Amino acid sequence: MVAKDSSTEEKIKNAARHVFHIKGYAGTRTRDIAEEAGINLALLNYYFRSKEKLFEIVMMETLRDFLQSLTSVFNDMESSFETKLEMVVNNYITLLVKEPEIPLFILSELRRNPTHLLQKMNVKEIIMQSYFVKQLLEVMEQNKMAQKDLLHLIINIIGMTIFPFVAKPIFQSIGEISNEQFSAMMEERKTLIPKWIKAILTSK
Amino acid sequence: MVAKDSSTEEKIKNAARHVFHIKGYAGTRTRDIAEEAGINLALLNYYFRSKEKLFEIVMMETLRDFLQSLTSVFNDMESSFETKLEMVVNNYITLLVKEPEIPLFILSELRRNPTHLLQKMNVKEIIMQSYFVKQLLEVMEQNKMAQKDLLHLIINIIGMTIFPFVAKPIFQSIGEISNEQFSAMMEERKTLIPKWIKAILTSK
DNA sequence: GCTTGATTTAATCATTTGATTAAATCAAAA
DNA sequence: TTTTGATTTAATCAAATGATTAAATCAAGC
Repeated sequence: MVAKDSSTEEKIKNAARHVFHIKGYAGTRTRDIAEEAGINLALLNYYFRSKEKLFEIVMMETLRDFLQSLTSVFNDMESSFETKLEMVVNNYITLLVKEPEIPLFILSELRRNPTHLLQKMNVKEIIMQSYFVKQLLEVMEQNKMAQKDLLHLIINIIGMTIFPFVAKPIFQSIGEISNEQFSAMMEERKTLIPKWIKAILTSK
Repeated sequence: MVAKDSSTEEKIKNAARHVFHIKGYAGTRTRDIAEEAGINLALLNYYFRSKEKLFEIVMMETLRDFLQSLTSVFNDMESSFETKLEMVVNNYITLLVKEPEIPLFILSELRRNPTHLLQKMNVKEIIMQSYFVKQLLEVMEQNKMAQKDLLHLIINIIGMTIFPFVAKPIFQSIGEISNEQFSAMMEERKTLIPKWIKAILTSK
């Protein structure tokens, strides 16, 4: 018996994850995945039956990993709002510096597929009923901000954190920004984003 | 002679723009485009020679439209920094409320294609040597912000404006956000984003 | 009405690509 | 060594898809 990570099944799944993340569902050929995994096309179908099935697995696992950065922090009753904000931003940037293709992959593929995968995953409840949002609403109240701005704020937090990864190909195409420079910039944002959000909250 | 807009060539191009924007290059079949345009597949190739050529035209025109929102504002010598900021945000949101698929389309396709289309379009120079950035740097100096934060600020402006459109499919998939509600929210952001940016600039 | 060139179509081709099959290989147990 | 089941491969199939071709249709000018 071979170790889990190097088992053929795992090798194929990792290759699929890699190729799907970069090329998307439509742009990926099963032969690409087989080659990346160092195996034959038939074997891929032997293990996963079809491109579609393999994709679903990759998609589910990617979403799970991605949501993990939220759920692991959001409902801690001990930590302050500020701490949670720092931790969420930290978690996401750390994850995405390692796998920068994830956001564009998720956004593109969820768009293509009108399946209600996200509804099934209860993302809205995870966010809106979290202790984090409760604390955020308190801070907003203290600063006399309108409740309807809650959505704006959440978008800003997520956007400031994730958008740079979505636009990364653009930066690299436009300017002389290396992977290292980009990662360094994202490290800076770990502390900058919470500051900016606080500035927004206490302004007006 | 038929009017330009309803000419067959234009009909095909519009159909191509629509389908490519939604499904991307790999996900689009030339037959989809032909059907959308209400014409036959052969005619498409008669006019545009190949899927690739047709795509290039769509991509170029989409990028041109998109950059127009920047260039039309950036080098006006009369308007203040605040005014320019408002106008850029306004232009983008107005354009993207009409065509919300553009950002995800551009981001996905530029990623797929290592062509240096953007370099050719001189985007970096358009931005960095613009009068807008000069004014932005002055404001940063007044508020004793480090110059290296310029990139962060530009990302924040663009991100706050564009990210909601990129994530729109998610919102609609997660929650009960209608197209109208989304558009209304983006209208609010036309005035909110400049405020937030100012809050960030004057904080710390 | 006829001619001519532009426009449009149906039919077909060649390649790509997802999937299957039957056979070969290999490793472990008897 | 032989047997047995799991793993792997080469070969092939069928459908999808980009592209071409030759013929039909149509509109304008004579």
